[in-house]
Amino acid sequence: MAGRRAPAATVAIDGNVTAGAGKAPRTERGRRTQQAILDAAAGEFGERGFHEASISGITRRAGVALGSFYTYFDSKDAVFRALVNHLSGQVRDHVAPGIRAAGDGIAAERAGLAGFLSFVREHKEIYRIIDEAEFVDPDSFRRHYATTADRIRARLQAAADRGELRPDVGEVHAWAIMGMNVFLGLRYGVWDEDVSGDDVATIVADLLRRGLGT
Amino acid sequence: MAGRRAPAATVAIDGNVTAGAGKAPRTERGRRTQQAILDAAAGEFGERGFHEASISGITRRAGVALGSFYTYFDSKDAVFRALVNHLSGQVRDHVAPGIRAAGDGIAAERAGLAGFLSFVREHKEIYRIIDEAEFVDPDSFRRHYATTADRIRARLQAAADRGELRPDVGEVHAWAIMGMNVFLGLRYGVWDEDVSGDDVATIVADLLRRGLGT
Amino acid sequence: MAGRRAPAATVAIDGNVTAGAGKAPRTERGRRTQQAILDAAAGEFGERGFHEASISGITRRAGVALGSFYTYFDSKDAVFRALVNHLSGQVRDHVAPGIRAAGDGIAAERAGLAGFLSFVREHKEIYRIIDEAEFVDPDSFRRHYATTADRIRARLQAAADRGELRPDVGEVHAWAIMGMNVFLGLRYGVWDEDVSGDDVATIVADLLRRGLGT
Amino acid sequence: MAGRRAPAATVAIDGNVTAGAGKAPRTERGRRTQQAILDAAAGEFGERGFHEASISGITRRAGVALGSFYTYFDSKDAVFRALVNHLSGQVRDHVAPGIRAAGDGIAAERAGLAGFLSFVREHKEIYRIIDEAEFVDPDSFRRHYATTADRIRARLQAAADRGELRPDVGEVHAWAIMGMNVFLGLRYGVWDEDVSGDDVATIVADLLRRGLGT
DNA sequence: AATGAATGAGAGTTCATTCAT
DNA sequence: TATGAATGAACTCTCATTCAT
Repeated sequence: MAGRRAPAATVAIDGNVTAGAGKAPRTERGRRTQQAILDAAAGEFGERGFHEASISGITRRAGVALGSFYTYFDSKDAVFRALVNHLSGQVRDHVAPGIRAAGDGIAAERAGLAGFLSFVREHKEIYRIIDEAEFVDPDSFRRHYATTADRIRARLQAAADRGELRPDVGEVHAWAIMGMNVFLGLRYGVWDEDVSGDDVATIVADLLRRGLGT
Repeated sequence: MAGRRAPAATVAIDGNVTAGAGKAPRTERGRRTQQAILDAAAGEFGERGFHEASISGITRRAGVALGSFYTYFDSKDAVFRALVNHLSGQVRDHVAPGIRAAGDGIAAERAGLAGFLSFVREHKEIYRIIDEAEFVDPDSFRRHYATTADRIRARLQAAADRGELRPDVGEVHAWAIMGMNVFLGLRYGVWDEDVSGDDVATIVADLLRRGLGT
Repeated sequence: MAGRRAPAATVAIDGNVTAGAGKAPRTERGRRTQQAILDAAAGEFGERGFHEASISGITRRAGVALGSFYTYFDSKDAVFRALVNHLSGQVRDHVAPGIRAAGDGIAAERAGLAGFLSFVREHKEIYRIIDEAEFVDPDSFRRHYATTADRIRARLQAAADRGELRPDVGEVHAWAIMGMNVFLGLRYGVWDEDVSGDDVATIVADLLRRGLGT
Repeated sequence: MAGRRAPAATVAIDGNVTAGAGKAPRTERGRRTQQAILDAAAGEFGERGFHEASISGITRRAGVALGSFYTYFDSKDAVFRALVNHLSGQVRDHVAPGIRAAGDGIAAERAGLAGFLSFVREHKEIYRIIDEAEFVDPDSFRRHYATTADRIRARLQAAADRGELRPDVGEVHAWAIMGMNVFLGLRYGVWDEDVSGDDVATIVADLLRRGLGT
């Protein structure tokens, strides 16, 4: 994790990323080109937004010819979709370890928010891309948040089962927590960093402990 | 639910709406035309999104000629901006009475959420328009949420001063509450109505009362 | 003629001006409105050029409503034509007295150039309007220069008949002289005034006296 | 006269033409397309004038798709500018050899006018294009005539130094000669050919020899 | 006569996508 | 696989002109 500072997310070359969206390259050289395009797309979409972004902008950043784009992706929408799906997983991957390491149910949510804030601060573009998916690729957008909410719900449930939280925790609580996180990420991660992520997380954890604790 | 079904938001004919955004019509007939265009724009943007929307689509809906659009608005961006600013106020106007009528601090937030949910269910297009402003007119978007958060913060503060809430309530709490509301609005207002707005509000109010009460 | 300083030419209300081009007003009030529009058109065309100029720009300058334009002129081309024809006469009117007062044939041409230069310096817009007629209203343009050349030719002829000039002066000489005048007007009248009109006229008169004298 | 009749000027394929104005093509095929567009533009502008000309008219003439225009030029203004600058040089290139081959100072000016007249008769469109630049691209227009005048002035100067002309020849004479040439070109080149170019040149050379000779 | 709203044809320009090399 | 030229639908915006009041 040291040395982090990629101007845009580096999208790992794993089967998941482009599965169903990108066209599978057949050679090693092809894999590198596809990767370059994907990275360039993350930068372009993050900086300019979906509609301002252009395929030629992407290929220029990637250092490949315009036509090469269509060797690896079917359309502008397709790269965007591939990107959103991957970044969506990336956010979770970044946040998961902290959550797992946490002590109890509230500590887990605290870690989740703290991890999210730190991630957002590092990758403001990613935040924007996922948000814009609401208008470009609503399915991915919905899936991303539905999945995230469900994970939260499952954690709350488990904590309740362990007796750490009130037994009536449910889906509404999960969406409420996710909404809090997202807007706090926007306010204290993307827009301004005038309050430390830790302080924000502490305040919220306190609210949740009283509100949901047994 | 009965009898409701306005295809698009009706944008009130008050001086504030287009002040600074549209070009002031000089006759009564002009005012009606401008109004028709504004209403049509709300429908078009709401259904198709900013980029899919077209000026010709707007004027077709409004039943006026293409050129008439430019008699009253400078550009596609300009109508959108005018719309966002107005709708932003409209949301608040819809929600305010319930909040004012509420008993204590928590009851006010409960009313806020309940009002927001009912508004969102009636005007799904408006929700989408304001959200898309993040990408089309970031200033309006930011202003909308900053203003909303600040109102919540002020209410919490006042309630704390009255001894109804813990004295340390602040901006972070306000953004957290707003985020909850927005995502609950998306999940239980726009996407699905499988839980009643009242039930959602009750659950959240309970969380807040324990979490922030004295 | 005293108090000259109109930002644009004042187009006199005489029958000639709008004959065939403008619609005859029936009332005194109408005549004033038509006049205002004509003056405004001179300013607008002079400053912005025919294609950049707009009817609404003209009526705005004239302080009348857009529709009123068509009460007095049939089209954008029509005002332009009316203007060119009038200005064309105006140039000649300005220059004629000096020419008449001159002693011999060369002196007359000297006076013609000097008068033209002083007129051009006062009315740079007019120069531009007449020039642009080449592309907007070629007939007027051609007629203007054909008429001007013919007057020069007639004067040269008369001077030759009086024995002041070589007997073979003709149309080619007339066009040559007119071309000199026009370009000297552009260079030393419109673009720059680094040489006095009198000096320019002296140099040219000297050239002509040697070149065409007996 | 035999075999001539190019419908539009052929704009030579040299690096200078589009340098700085058009976008450099990267392949041979691209170069041919750009050339076709440039030639077509000369025809379209020449026949219809800048404002009546349309990009689609240009691409139709060139036999390429509308979008291809923008592969090689940034805008309608940009082609026009490229064209004017090139044609400006072309006029000079056409006239220069005759001037160089001439005997003395007057003979050079005679050759200049004769060459100009023959050029104008062959390329009436070019004449119009350069003239219209006064309103579309004033800088190029001014540069064209300033350069031309300065060349004349330099030639006069040199001839005076050689003792062929009066020692006081200068800039005013140069502009006068250029103006004569331009208007004689218009009258006896573009509009009518009722007097041979040679006769016109002879008359003018005679005028100049007497007027400026020692 | 005067006003200003309404009209709509038409233009320039963009850019995702296809295709020939 | 890579290249970049070619395509053309689609869109926003302008403005001369007409029309209702």
